[in-house]
Amino acid sequence: MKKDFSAPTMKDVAREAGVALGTVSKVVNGLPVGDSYRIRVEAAIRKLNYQVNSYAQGLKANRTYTVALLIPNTIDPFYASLTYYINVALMKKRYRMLLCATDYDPRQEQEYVMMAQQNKVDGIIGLTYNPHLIVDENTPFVAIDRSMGPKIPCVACDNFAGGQIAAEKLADLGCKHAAFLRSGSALSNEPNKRKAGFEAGCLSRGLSYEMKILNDGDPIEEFEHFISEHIQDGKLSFDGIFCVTDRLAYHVLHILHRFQIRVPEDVQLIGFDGIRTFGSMDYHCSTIVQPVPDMAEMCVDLLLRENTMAKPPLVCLPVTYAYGGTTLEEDIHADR
Amino acid sequence: MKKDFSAPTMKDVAREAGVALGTVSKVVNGLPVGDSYRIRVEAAIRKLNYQVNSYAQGLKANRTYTVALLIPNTIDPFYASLTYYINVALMKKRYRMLLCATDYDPRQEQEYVMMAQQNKVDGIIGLTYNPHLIVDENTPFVAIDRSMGPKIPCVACDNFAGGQIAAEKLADLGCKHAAFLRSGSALSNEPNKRKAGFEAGCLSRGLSYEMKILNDGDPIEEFEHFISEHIQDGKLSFDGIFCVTDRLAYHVLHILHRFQIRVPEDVQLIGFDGIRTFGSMDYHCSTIVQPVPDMAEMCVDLLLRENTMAKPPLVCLPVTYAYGGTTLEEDIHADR
DNA sequence: GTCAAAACATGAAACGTTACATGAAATATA
DNA sequence: TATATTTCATGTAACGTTTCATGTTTTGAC
Repeated sequence: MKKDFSAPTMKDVAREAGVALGTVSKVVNGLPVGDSYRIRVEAAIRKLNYQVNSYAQGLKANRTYTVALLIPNTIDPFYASLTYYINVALMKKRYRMLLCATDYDPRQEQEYVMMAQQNKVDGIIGLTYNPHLIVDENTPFVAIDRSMGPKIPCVACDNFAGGQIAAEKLADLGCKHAAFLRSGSALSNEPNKRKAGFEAGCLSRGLSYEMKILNDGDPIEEFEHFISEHIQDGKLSFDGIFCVTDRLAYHVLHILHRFQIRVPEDVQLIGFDGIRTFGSMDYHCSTIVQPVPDMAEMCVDLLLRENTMAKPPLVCLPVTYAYGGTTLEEDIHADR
Repeated sequence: MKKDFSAPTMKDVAREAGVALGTVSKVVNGLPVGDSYRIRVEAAIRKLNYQVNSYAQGLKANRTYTVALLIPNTIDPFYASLTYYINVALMKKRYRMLLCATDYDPRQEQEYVMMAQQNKVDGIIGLTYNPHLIVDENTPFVAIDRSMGPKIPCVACDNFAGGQIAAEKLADLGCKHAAFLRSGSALSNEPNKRKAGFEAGCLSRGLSYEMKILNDGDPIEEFEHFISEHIQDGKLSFDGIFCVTDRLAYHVLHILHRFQIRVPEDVQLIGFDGIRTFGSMDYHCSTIVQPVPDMAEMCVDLLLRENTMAKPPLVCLPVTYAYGGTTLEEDIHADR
């Protein structure tokens, strides 16, 4: 894949149109130029099929109009959705997006940050898991779901409120004793607030609960064990579950089915994130929905904001509860 | 987001080290330089925290080591997976990836191709839907799932074989009369081969079938209508379904449940793509699995291949059948 | 008809790199 | 020791833009 042909340059256009280099530059950039000149230059551009060379532009302007997105992968539906909406938000502002799938690898994360400093991108939006990530002072950076110090703005949903809403919802729907399930690998600190919120919600509604950490290695086995510990005569000792992610809820739901435990009749389940696998479809489970499009928009806004002083350290966006079939509720979707 | 500080340049390094500009360049690029010089230059680089400016490099070399991926979005799991694996394959070759979500918009698709010609990328990998897409002769392009003429290589899975396998599987599992469901918006031509393969498979196994096109606007309603037309005394007139995508199968499965039709007892269902929503989980349905990692690798290989002559017009990669609970089969997953 | 002022095209310099021709120093040959 | 040869740092010329000081032309005023 070698580019051995040489594209026409401004010089070629200038020669073709019989004008000076600077005049062509002005026409290309929409600056005022005499009409007779403009017409000739435009004709020459069309004739030669001229396109500006953006390296040269970048070299002069020290700007690429390119932003890097650091994200573990695009397969997880939550990351996939974020990626898409950030891409759209950047396009709207005429920025390009470099996708950097880090695979949760701190080494790769750091490598991409270095890349940004090599002027390959103007800024970075990052959902990273490297607690020691070093970000240069003059490289604009916006973090998602993870505070990285006072200098770096962080965009997150209101994780605390989400947990609280989940607890209150479960209580309001008749639950007496709930289980809070989370996975072990919560390296990011923001989602821990979900737990705090859930606890606060339980407290305010008088809902008792217990917490269980499911190891990422084999959450299935761990959850099976958890169930067998809490089952007696075919009845579970808890009647509500809050899973810290929809992903986990998805696992849990399968296992509950395997145990012939009915959802939501025997136990109600609420997840977190608001994943809908095939676009406009229903939610996998009742869930706390993160406002992904808003978060994306906010990340881009903050990153491109010129005034460094106007960058708040943490932007918290509101979450909503959505019914997804795993809670008792007026089944508003069934009659569609 | 302005970059107002000025990073150190090779000139600065040269001055600091007391050597010539060219010497610094050589050190940076790992070319042979006398040891005493190398040491001094390396020290200066560290001291000034020098990073090469890649615009300048790009301007000289006319290469960005960046590839654009044109894809409708990253939310659809199939696209999401393709995006991820292409990203990984490009990284392995030390290329960067510009993500361009086109939203099925031919105008945007064309715009991105233009961008590539502006030297912003070295080549394009595209899963596009614009039948009139104009691609410049000297812009390397690899198409996915869509033949775009003899000059442009296309990477696809063996759609024909996939359809055939699906038909044969249904027949082998006892189906007598099948339904072939596809969505209306199959603008790409490659997936049409799935139908041809299915027909061939039906023929060879003596399986009768009928075809139904479900409009993308409201596939649910259309399928409901289809079912009511084919149901008598609570019994369907067909006992096997082949859906042209897992996405469609996902819809269909929900509707079948709503109609209280048991899967796979009453009707068996096979999809296409091999989607697994949460990473390593089970398939949504029994399905024909596209070898996405291989396809990604192949796209990158073809794109970066220097020898234009060695680019075949169509690379067809093998598919496999995977059990996903919607067909009658030794239930190998249940005892896990 | 002359002069001042405004309007606007011009072309050189600079951005940071790489490549190449140059020349100086070190080594080998006679 | 003098010359031929190699080695290798040097510095300049591109790469294709943008910007800005310069110079030319046109317009308007007296």
